[in-house]
Amino acid sequence: MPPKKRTRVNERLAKPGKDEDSAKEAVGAKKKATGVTKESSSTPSTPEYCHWLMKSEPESRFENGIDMKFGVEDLKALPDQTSCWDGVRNYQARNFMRQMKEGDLAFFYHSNCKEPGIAGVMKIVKEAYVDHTQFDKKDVHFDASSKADNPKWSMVDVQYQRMMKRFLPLSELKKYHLQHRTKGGPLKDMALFTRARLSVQPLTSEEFDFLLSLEDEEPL
DNA sequence: GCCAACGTTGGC
DNA sequence: GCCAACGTTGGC
Repeated sequence: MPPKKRTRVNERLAKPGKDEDSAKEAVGAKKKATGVTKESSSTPSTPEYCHWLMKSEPESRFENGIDMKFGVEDLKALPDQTSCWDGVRNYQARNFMRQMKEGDLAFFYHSNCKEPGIAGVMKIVKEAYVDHTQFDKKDVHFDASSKADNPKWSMVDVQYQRMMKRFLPLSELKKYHLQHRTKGGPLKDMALFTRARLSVQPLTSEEFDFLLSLEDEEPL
C-alpha cells in the first residue's frame, strides 16, 4: 500500500532531453561536497552521508489549484507520522535521496514562508523507490517525459522524530555561516548557503552535530 | 559541447 | 511582489 500522504517539495520541471541521469550532476555534487563524512571503501572520491536537510513549505500556496502546504506539523499529524517525500524534480536532489539509507536522520526545513528555518528532525524509514506522482496527470509534478519502464524520479519515506527544542531560523544559521566562513567553523560550507536552491541536501556529521548543539544555545 | 535565453526557487 | 541566483533547455 502506498504511503499515507503526499509531501511537498518545491521541485519543478527539469526535463533533460534524455532520461539519463546526468552524471555531471552527480559529479558536481561530489565536487561540491567538500566536507566529506566518510569515504566508501572502493571509491575514495564518493562521500557517504547519513545526515540530510529536506525543504518543504509550511504555509499554503496554490499551484494548479493544489495546496503545496506541508510543514513538520503536517507530517506529525499523519498516521505513523510517516509520509513519502514525493515531487522532487531535480536530479541533484533526487540523487541525494537515492543515497539515503534507512535510519538516516534529516532536518525538516521550512522554506518559502514567514520564518524559514529548521523546524524538526525526521528519520528515513524507506529507501528510494519510484515516485508514482510522475505518472499521474492530475498531479502537479506529473512528468510526461518519464516512462513507466524507466522512471525518472524517486522518493523516500520519512518519519517524524521530534520538533527542534527551539526553531533554528535561517537568519541565525546565516550569521553562523558568515562567521564560520571568515574565522572557520562547521557551517562554512553548508549547502543551504552554497547551494541555496537545492531542496534535498547532505550534511556532514560536523554540520549536523553543530546544528543540534544550537538547540541548547541562546539565539544568536 | 558551448552558451544565451528561459523559468523557477526562495529569501527579502 | 521583487528579483538575484542558478539549473535547464535548445539552437548552433
